[in-house]
Amino acid sequence: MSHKVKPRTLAGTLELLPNDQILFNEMVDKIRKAYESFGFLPLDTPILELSEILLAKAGGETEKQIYRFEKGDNDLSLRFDLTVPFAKYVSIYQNELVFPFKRYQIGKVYRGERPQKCRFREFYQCDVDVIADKLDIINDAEMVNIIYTAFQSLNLAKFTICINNRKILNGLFEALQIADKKVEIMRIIDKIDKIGEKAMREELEKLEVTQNNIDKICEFILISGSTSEKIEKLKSMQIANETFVSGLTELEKIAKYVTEFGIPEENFKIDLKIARGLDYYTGTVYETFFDEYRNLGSVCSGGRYDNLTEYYTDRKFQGVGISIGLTRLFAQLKEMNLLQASNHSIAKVLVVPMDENCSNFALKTAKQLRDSGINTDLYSNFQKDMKAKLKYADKQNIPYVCIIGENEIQENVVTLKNMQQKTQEKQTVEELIKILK
RNA sequence: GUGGAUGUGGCGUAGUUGGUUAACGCGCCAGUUUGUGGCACUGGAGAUCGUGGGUUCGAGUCCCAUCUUCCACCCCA
Repeated sequence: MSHKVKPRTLAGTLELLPNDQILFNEMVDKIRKAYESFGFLPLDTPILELSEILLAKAGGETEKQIYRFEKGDNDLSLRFDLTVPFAKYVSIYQNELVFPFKRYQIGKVYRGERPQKCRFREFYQCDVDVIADKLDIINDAEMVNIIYTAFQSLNLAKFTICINNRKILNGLFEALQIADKKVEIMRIIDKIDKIGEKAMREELEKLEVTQNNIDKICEFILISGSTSEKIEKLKSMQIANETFVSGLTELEKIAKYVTEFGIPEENFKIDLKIARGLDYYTGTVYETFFDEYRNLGSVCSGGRYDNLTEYYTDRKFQGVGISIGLTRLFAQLKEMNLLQASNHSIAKVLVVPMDENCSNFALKTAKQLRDSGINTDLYSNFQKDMKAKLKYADKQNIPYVCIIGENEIQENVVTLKNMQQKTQEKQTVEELIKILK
C-alpha cells in the first residue's frame, strides 16, 4: 500500500462546493452586467507578469506581499492587484485605445499575507476604471452610480457609498503645516471607526502632532449633517489653501452629479473620516458599507489617481476606479448566513433512459432539448435503478426528469416528471420543449 | 514581519487523575425484491488520535521539537 497524499487546499484560498459556486457565479454575472450597463469594456491580463513591471514602484506593501519567483532566467510575479497591470496595458496600447478608456476587469489577484478571517491570499477583484489624459470630475460621480447599480442588482443588504477627497485632507494638513506626515496621519484617521477617537488621538500624539492640530483634525473629520450641510460647514472653515479649495469644489460637484444621476440620498454620504491607505489616490476616495453590517468594513473601495502610468510612460493619464473584493464579500456573506441557499441547478431537466435499448431515443431527445436552448443533463449510468436516478436529480435540484423507457418509445412520447410537485405526465417531445422553455 | 492559540475518520464533537480492539452526530456507500426521489429502518466503508522524538510496564491523554491551521497587529479587497 502506497502512502496517500493527504488532499488539502492552501489556506487563504477559497474553494466552493457546486451550490455555492453557482451562487458565486451569479454574483459575478450581476456585477459584470452592472459594469457593462455603463458601457465599460472587458479586459483580461495575465496573472503572471515580469517582476520589474509589478514592482516598478519600489517599496511599500506591494514588495512585501508579492509572490515572486524565478523560472529559468525569468523573474516573475503574480499580480497583486488589477490596477497596476491596467496601467501597464494602457501604456502599451495608448496609441490604439480610445480615450476616455473605460474598462472593467474581473479576476484573481494574489497577496502573500498571513491568512486570517476573510483575508485571502488568492481572491477575486471586480474592477472598473476610466482613464484619460484629462478626466472631468463627472467620472468620479459616475463611479458612485456604478457602485450603486452593482449593489442594487446584487440585492444583498442596505448599503451606503461614502466618499471623501484626498485634496481636502492634504490641503488641511498643508494649512496646519503637518503635510510632511500626511501619509501616516491619513492611515491613523482611517482607523477611527475601528479604534475610536481616543485611541486615534493617542496615535497622533505618538506622531508628535500638536494637541491643537489634533483638535483641529478631529473637529474637521467629525463634521456632521447632510451632504449639503457638510459642504457648507467645510466652506465656512475658510481654509485658505488652494488644494483644500479645489478638493472641496470637486466634492461639491460630485454631490450635485450624484443627485442628478438619481441616486437616493440614503445610499450616498460624504464621510470625511475616509482616507484610505493606498498612496496613489490623489482625489476622490470611495468606500461602501452595508448599513446593518458596518463591521464588515468596506465592500467596495477605490479612488482617483493623477498619474497611474508614471512608471511606464511620460504621457500622463488621470484615472478613477473602484473595486469589489468579491471573494471576501462572498465569504463574509456566507459566514453571516446572508446568502439565500441556492436551489438553482444548472440543468433544467435530466433525461433518464431506462436501459441501453432506450439510448437512441434518449440521446436524440437530449439533443433536441439542447438545440432548443434547454440545459439538459443525461443520466449516464444504465445499470442503476430508478431510485438512484431520481435521487440524483433530487440532489442536484434538477426541476424536471424526462423518463424514457420501453413504454414511452412504443407510444413515441416521454414521461415528464415535475420533481417539486411530484407529478408526472406523458408528453410528446414537442410539448416537452414547450413546457421546459 | 510581531504576538497569542489550535490540531482526534469528509465535517462537527466526546474521550474522565495516562490503562484492554478510540466513541457520537451529520455526511458518504449499499440494501429494505428489481420503472419512481427527499422520510424511516438495517448494514457498511472510513482515524497508525498533525508529524518526529522523549517520559512510562503502558500515552489521544504528560514533556520537547517541528509542521499546520486559526486569531490579533501591520496592511488591505
